[in-house]
Amino acid sequence: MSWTDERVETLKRMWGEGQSASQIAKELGGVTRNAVIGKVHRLGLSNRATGAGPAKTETKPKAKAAPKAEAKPKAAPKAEPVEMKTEAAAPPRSTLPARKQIIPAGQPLPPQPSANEISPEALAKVNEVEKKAKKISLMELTERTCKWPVGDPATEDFWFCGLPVKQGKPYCEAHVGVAFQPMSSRRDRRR
DNA sequence: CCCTGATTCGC
DNA sequence: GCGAATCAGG
Repeated sequence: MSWTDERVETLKRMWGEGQSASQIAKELGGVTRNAVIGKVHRLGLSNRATGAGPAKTETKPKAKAAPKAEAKPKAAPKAEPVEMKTEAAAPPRSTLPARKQIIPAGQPLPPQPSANEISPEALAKVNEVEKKAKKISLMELTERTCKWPVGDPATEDFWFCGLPVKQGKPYCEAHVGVAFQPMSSRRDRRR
């Protein structure tokens, strides 16, 4: 894969949106997060929004790799922008459209299966697991966290399982059990 | 262990 | 210019 204008554009957009290099890499496909980071640097668009935001990249001194570095010319300080603190109170949560926020989810989230189609064993297992679920938020989902949704998305009582997924699957073992039922099994149980 | 970005350096 | 390897850190 090469960096076509289109791909670079996507890279810029996503990086600007605060997406991680790995997420961008997955979106683009054919490249690793290293490639993305390398490109980001070559494009000279490293530090993202300095203002508020989740980024909060701490200043890395990089003691190891910094042979040349700067001398001691304190004459040219970096006149900090003195980020305006005019916005004392946090703006209403609804300020940002929170657009599509393309997030992890490799596969589309399946609808909650009807209770009557799930084997009693699997159901019991799930109820048990949900007690110790990590209860993570949408933003915290990764390819290795169970993406099983729990609760009502319209309320505060909503979260994703978050437990370690079962190899190659989008859910933890317990949820894989209720998500992927053999056809024969489903038919036999149907009313 | 999972993840993040940063840097180096051979290609 | 590219990106794997490596580093540093959460």
